[in-house]
Amino acid sequence: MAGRSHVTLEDVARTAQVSLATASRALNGAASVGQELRARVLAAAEELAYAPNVHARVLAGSAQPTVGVICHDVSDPYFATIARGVMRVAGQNDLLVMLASTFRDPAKEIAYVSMLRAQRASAILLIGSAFEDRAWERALAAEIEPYQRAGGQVAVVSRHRGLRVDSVQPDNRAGAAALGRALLALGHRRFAVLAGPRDLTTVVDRIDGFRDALADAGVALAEADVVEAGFTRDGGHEAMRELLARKSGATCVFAVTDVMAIGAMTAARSAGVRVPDDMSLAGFDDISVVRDLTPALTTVSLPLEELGEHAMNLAIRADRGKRSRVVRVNGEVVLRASTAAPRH
Amino acid sequence: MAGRSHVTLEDVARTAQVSLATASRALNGAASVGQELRARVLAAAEELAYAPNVHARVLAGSAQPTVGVICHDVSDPYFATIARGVMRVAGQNDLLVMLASTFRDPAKEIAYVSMLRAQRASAILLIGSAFEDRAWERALAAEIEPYQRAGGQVAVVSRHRGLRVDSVQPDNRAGAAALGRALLALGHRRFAVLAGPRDLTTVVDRIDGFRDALADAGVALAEADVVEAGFTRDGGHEAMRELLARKSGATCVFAVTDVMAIGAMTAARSAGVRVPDDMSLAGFDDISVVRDLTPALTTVSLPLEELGEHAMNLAIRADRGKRSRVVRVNGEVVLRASTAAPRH
DNA sequence: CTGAAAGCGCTTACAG
DNA sequence: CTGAAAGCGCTTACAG
Repeated sequence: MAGRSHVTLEDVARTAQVSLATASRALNGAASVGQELRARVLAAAEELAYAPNVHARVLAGSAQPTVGVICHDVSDPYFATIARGVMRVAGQNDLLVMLASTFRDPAKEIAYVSMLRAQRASAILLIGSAFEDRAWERALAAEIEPYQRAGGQVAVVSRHRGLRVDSVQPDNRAGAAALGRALLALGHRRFAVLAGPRDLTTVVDRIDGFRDALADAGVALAEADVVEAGFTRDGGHEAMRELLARKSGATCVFAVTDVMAIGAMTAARSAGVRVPDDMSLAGFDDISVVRDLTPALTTVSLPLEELGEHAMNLAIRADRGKRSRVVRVNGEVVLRASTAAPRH
Repeated sequence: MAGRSHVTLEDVARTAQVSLATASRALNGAASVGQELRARVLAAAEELAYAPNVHARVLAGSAQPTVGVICHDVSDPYFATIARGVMRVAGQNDLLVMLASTFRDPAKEIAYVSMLRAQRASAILLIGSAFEDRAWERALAAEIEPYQRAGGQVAVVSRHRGLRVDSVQPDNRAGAAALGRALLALGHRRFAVLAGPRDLTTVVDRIDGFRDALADAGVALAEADVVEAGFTRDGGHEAMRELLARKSGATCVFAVTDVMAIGAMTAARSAGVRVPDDMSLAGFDDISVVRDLTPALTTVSLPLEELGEHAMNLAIRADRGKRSRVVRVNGEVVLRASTAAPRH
């Protein structure tokens, strides 16, 4: 911070007429300081509006009360909700959270980890799907491993191959498969998928789980029925337009995230396609706003805030054991008005 | 951070066979270091996976590259979108953002400012409406003022009375008034307002602006037609249920935020009240998802990301002048399908 | 261009 | 219970 000087512990000590050591102890609540002196120190600190310098504190050996959280985009409801869970637990433990958005730039993710290492953050949380890219994985590991070696805690939400870290893993495959079975049970036989980029593990897992469930029922999902677009609301909108242009004949569409499904639903409406009358639509995640859509969205419900809480708890309750811990979280299919039996 | 020791500059210097000073200069890109030595230092740092200790750096006089952002709740789309703007500008300037959620606890807001002071954050951004509470205002000022005196930058989004800080001010009053006029022009004469807690300045300003516009047209807004509830989606839901139970006779409802309007719309639907056929509904903010509602929501559009960008820019481009700067941002009424002329 | 040394603001053995 | 002093890991005048 540029600018004029701060009030220091020395100022407080001088004002209270005690030594630096005593001032430090009084402020940190050491039991060994006498009533009289403690009162003087507290009064002086108050009077001078003293704010201890965390940098000096950490450098002198105190624990650093900050944790870093890296996600793709804070404004995405999926991340925002997970972040909410993270911050609640952090707040309960008097931890300050540094939140970074990578905007899906792999290089930025690495740069942030590096900055958090430099900060000596006590823990780093990586929220969101990894990139399927060997070089990137190695570069990330090159930051993470020295950090862990120096005692840093790392936890991730969603899979991160090639990293020995504690993780919270939503079972994307099983959730998507369960959704597939539920949609089959409704009577659908012609499906399409609106997907995000295939270099995200989450995308791949959800497509695979869905495809497998269909295959088990003897229903094929052709490559032509998978439309790839951005992992955003606008991506979903675009993908749905593309799908409709292809005249795929699908009676039921699975968007791999709710956020994409929201865009898809609006695109369908704009094109005069009624959901679910003309076409059923389902998403994944159960972000809170999907209850308020018309029709309300069928989806696979993930306990998003809990995901964040679990991750933060893994990081806080460090386990010095050898193996990395995994918290598996299951999704639950929630059928709402956006899906119905196909018309004949 | 607990645990084993970190690689330090001294390790790098020893490995590169240079002095501490030279290692430091080489790593910080000082032009004065010779090619040969610079290369050795860089190689050593790379080999040892050296991450400089920010705390030591800041203590020794470097600028601290972190800014603190305090908002009510990251998972609220209004804040999340503003935060997105903040983080974009921060990212462009190689600043790390520490984001805190107060969950609307005034005491927590003060505690966070205090922690950010201790961190020597180069700037603090306060996003969101202030609390109308004298004691709280004083306590906040008691943290903010010493921070500024020591050179810290502060910027706020939305009004913060009693603080001499740079600010970005959405014109809530004028926006609500413009909305009121637009709804009057549609032919409505009986209005109701779904409001958040009155101790938030944003709530008061929006109600007042709306009420004034109606008054100018000779239309009264009775206190009984203002329903107060939580400043959330569920608050909006509850407020609408309450309003319908009161059988107010309003043909048009203004929810003071889009988030509340979303809950209100679902409540109306559940009660069999059709929007806009039976009742028009409007919000405020223009968070992105309101385009995807059915019907799409009429609202006052605020350039949310820009709000965040402006705030961050104010904080970065410090102006050592006497007066605090104000960036005023106007809202624009956007009429969508959720409002229509009243039926007779 | 390079290095030895002081200093940033704390905490914490070590004495007393 | 209290204090003098070392040390945390850097940066930056100050010499050379």
